[in-house]
Amino acid sequence: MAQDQTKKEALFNEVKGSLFEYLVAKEIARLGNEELQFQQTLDRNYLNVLSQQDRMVRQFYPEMLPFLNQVSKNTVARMVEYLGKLPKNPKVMGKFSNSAIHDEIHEADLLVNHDDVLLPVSLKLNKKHAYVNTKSGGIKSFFLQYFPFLDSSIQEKFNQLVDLEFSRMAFELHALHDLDYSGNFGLWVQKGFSELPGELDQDSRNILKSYYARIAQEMHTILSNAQKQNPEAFAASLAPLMGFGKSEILQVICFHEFPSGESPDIDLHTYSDLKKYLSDAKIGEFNSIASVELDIGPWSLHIRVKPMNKFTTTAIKINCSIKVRK
DNA sequence: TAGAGGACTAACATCTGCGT
DNA sequence: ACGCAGATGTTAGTCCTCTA
Repeated sequence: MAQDQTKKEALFNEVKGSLFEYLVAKEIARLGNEELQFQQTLDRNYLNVLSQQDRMVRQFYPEMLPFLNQVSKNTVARMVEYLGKLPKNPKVMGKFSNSAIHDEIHEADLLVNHDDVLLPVSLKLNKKHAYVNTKSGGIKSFFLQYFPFLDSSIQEKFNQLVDLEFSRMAFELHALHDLDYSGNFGLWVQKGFSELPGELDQDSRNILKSYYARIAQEMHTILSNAQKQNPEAFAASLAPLMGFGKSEILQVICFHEFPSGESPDIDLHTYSDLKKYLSDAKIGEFNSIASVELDIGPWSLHIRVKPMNKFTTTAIKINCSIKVRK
């Protein structure tokens, strides 16, 4: 029973975002009497994926469909209210859509015509009260990618630290369980220990967490120095971390409470809402956890060190998520 | 095919306001 | 004052995709 629920949730997570995007686009088209054109913009492969997802949901989680339909309608209504009129010619930017446009506006899920200009829309369907995930980048290229004004040696040294701390963590874990550390987790796995962070015993977990924290600490130092040395460039670098890789993006977040019947809260943000706060972003004090928090006006940005999945490789990522205080 | 990168959110702790 | 429930905040998790 409990397992059943877990599976359902996994399914929910997997398909809801994708179906949501499609349904929002379709609703815009429907209201504008351009459903036929809309259907023609859809890629064949994309349609296949969609219909598979749709079938899966109907079979295993039928109560999800009315929910998705409802929040899609709510979201479109809110967008129309915000924009002052119905946007035209919606296009979903699913994985299989036209890649030429795709490159230009990779962050957007939806492209619409508004006042005769193309408006990229980033759509999120998010649980109420939860942080909104914006970016999730690999640790070995994080500074290069998002803080390009920094010297590349900063990334290099950081990567060395990551590798070093990984070895230390691995060594400590093996020592704790009286295992010889041969340089990899082969023996660990052989002895039946888990490679998933969530399945570790308390002591092992603490070793793992302090490893993340040590990396987060270095990240904190790098970010603080970056802000001190080049405040303007630092401020400019924050926007992409918060989902505004392009300034034209309209960010639409639908906060839901599924499966409770509560109506969703829909937030809309633009780069210009954010811009005025960027220059006085405050980096929170390091707290010996795996994340660093930044206050940017009413926004809170969490930059967090986390494993990809298994912790037994050096593959770590940096996850960014935001929340707006109201 | 393994590792690097990416997109999602849940679970638990801690506060807070209310009825007694 | 006190204990509870719901709200809010903090920390932690999984699965997917692309590519060398």
